[in-house]
Amino acid sequence: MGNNLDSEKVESCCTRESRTSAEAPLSDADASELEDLFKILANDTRLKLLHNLALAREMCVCDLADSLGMKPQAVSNQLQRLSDRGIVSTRRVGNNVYYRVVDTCILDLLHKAVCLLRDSEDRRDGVVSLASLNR
Amino acid sequence: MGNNLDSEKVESCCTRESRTSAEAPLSDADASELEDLFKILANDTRLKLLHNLALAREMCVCDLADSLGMKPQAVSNQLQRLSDRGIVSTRRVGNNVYYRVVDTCILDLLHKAVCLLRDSEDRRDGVVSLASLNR
DNA sequence: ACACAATTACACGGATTGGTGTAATAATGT
DNA sequence: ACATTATTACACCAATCCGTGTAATTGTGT
Repeated sequence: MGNNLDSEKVESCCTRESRTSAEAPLSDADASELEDLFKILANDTRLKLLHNLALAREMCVCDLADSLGMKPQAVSNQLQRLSDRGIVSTRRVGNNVYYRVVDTCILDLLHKAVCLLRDSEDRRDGVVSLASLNR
Repeated sequence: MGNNLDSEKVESCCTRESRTSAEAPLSDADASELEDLFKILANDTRLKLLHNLALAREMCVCDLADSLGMKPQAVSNQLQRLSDRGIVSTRRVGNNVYYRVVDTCILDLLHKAVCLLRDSEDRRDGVVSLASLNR
């Protein structure tokens, strides 16, 4: 298979979202899947790992551990969970195992979340937004 | 701006995101805040509550509890957590306390997440598993 | 004042989580 | 074969989470 690591296109997610799911029922199954999705992101270690992997293309466990100031076991634990969900994948080079993000849509969601945080920070700081004039 | 029948405008979030945060450092503080954000969404009860509140403008605790098939205490617990984060707000009418979503950006994020789930479902359905060839 | 309904406050118990420490596994070099 | 490094597997423990049950609080009606 063509393994060209040079095509870094991340904008292929939710392109046709439109308004379809605006009134989706959100069944129990969907709610459960959503819960799992958010759960995997609800940990600062995993968030940092994803972020580092998003910037550097590939990183091995020891480098990630060093970058986060954590022990390799702890990092490996979280990487394992990310791997189980299919978010990252591994490639072995000698003693080192290099991880990289394969589900780039996750990064898209993460990016959106960071954006929301900044928005709410702005709101707290008193930045006059258009919405505030609505009342 | 399109056709808004009920003046439901939710698209005021992350409008100017651009590429600024594409290489943001993601400090420990940011990671921690992100973790909290995802944590509040990492629960199916809260997800259902948010979804119901997104569809119906306002709902009281008992109706929400009835809708989810849960006891009012459990629902109230989760509503409280959503309220603490400023995601929902309350309005008292007699004995009833009506909740509604005020942080509509959260709904935006939720919508995005649903979208990603559908994408990955599509991917699973459409791609012949490589692992099956492994034996 | 009293009874009643809706909501909330609070402590409890079972379940999950995440880092740690130890040990096992895999790959390299001598 | 042996030592060394990198990664993983596993049991342990403290912390958190969430629904439950009980009790307290708030508002309504008589």
